[in-house]
Amino acid sequence: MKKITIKDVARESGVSIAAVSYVLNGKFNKVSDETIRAVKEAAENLNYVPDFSARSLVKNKSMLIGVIIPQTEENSDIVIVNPFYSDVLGGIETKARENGYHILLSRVERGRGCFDVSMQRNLDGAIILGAYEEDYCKELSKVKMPVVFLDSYVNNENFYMIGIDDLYGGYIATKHLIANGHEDIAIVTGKIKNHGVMEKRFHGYKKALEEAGIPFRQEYVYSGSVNYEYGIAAGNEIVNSGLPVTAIFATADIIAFGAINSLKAWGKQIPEDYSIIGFDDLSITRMFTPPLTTVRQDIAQKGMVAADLLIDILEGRNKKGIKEMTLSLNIVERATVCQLTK
Amino acid sequence: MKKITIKDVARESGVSIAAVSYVLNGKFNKVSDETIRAVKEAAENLNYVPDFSARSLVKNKSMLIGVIIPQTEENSDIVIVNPFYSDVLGGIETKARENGYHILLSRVERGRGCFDVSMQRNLDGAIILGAYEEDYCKELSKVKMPVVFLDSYVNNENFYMIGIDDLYGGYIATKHLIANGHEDIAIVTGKIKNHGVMEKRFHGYKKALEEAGIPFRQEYVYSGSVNYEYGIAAGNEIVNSGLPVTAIFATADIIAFGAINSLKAWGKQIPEDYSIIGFDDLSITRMFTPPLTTVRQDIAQKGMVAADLLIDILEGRNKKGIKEMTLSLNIVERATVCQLTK
DNA sequence: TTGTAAGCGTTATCAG
DNA sequence: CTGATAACGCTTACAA
Repeated sequence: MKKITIKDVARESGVSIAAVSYVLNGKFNKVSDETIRAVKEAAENLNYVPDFSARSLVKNKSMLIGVIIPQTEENSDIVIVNPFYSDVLGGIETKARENGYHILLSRVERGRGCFDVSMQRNLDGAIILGAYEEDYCKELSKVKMPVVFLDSYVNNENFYMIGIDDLYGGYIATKHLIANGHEDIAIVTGKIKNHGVMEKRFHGYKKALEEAGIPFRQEYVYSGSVNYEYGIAAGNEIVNSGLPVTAIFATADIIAFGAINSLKAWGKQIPEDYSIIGFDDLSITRMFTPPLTTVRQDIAQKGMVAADLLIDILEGRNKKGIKEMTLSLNIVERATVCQLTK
Repeated sequence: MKKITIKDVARESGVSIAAVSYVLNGKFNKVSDETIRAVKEAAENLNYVPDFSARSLVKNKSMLIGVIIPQTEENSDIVIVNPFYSDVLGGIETKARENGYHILLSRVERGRGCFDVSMQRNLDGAIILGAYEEDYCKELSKVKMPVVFLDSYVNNENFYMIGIDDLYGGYIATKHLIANGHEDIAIVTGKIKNHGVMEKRFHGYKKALEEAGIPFRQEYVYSGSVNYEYGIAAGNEIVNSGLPVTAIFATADIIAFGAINSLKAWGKQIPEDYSIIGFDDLSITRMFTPPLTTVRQDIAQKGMVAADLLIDILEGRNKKGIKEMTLSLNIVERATVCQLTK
């Protein structure tokens, strides 16, 4: 069965290919009602489906949005382990589909990856998930397409950003612990990079401490990777450190899960022995025991907002010239933080 | 900055565009070493990146693989809630990237969805995740591209299948419970459709029962959706049923999580009051408490195998003419099943 | 209102 | 070995 083209539709409906194109593109002011009807009928009958490659070639618009998951050292796993990605991906896909765009999913290593894929595919735009790296920006600024960064603090005129107030998040998390009487609060976090999300949350932690007059102790900082395994490792370290830690701020739920499980494995009670607060409120958090107290951000919502913004830009609807959006955050109290009793 | 085309490279290197194309496509037998060098250098200098749309147009090959997540009633969530999808997606993406393909992610409702996207984008092939529907097959058989189904029992010559032996899985799961002395075994499962995965697991359950001489009881069948919420609902029902259930076979881990949590909420002990075995061994299972005994399948592996098979077909490497692959299954014993003591 | 024809960036055919 | 040139399917001036 050979491909049905616009030509076939033209022949079938007895008009020129130009007329067909007009009808198919809704340029109704250029054609008669009669033509419209005929073309529509023929297209329907023949099961005509436009070829996006051809369209992309001439219009230089692909209706494709790249979703790029940077491949970092900490994130080199075969599977997209962090459920954060699937939550956000769902949000992006939903909005893209609603607007007739498709999603091109691609993990890329540092280097030319981003640039190449965007050029090859004539991507209309891209959304980059977390894990900001200087390299990505440099290569991406050579591309003319709009790029929305999620959870990255990039200092670049060409880019858009969707994020949360990470400093504030770290701040309220820590404050919540302090309000419950804790002073020996460890922080377990991913690698603290300059201008990174983790750094902001860390600063929030320090700020809350300072404000409460609690001295910051470097020994209370556990910094590794944003994954379950590191949470476990950190939990072990804390137990064996001999430090009088009573509470832990995990800068990601997934780390909190690891920490809690390792603590439990040492026979510790949560929250009696250690109060713990996480960050993200992943969709799988509701399945976890004990119910995790955490700083909630609406992750799927974040994906939707990112896609909406990108599409608005693409369609020239970003009238307000938004370059940056910050989504709200709130603490959801469940069962892993309790009042410190001495 | 305007687009660098093959023409620019030709001009820069002082040869014809045809020669450039030859070099870029590795047809070295048609050009001199001198030309090769010149072209490569020019391409490098100009940062030339081939345009896949143009290539796709003439070669009728897009280097795009569609990953289709059917949108069913039970699966209509905004987010791709079932972590199963992200696990498998990671596997697919890995293999695709290794082979120079990109992934087009698309959820589709019943109807023309699949067909349209595959035609529009000139997809080279597609992988369809679970949730078999008669509709999909019908529309897809009109497309000439190879399609690999994951976890679907399709009876159609044109398609390929990657799956597991679901009947066997249901069988060993139930047998494991029986071996631990249980006879009053409930099954909590997604909707049991003809030729569906859930039906097979259900048959496995019945077979194990029969083999052990335990009468099948319809009251022990809880059938709903494959999600956490249904697990909770079923757990509640079981507790309130007054039935002497001592063990539960949940046909998906995610259901098991819900069931366990609702059971715990009723003050029940797992596994003392209820032994539970799941199915899948999701990557998040290791984070769950208590550690879930389950029928393990390697989900990321499944994604990789599917992508490998599809790509082999696309590149004419499926010499053995494989149409169907069944991956292995095994029980991993953790802590949610115990010997029944009366 | 309609149709003709010139591209869009590639590849592939076929003479030189 | 090399280079015009005709496709591929579509959009869009421009003419009719």
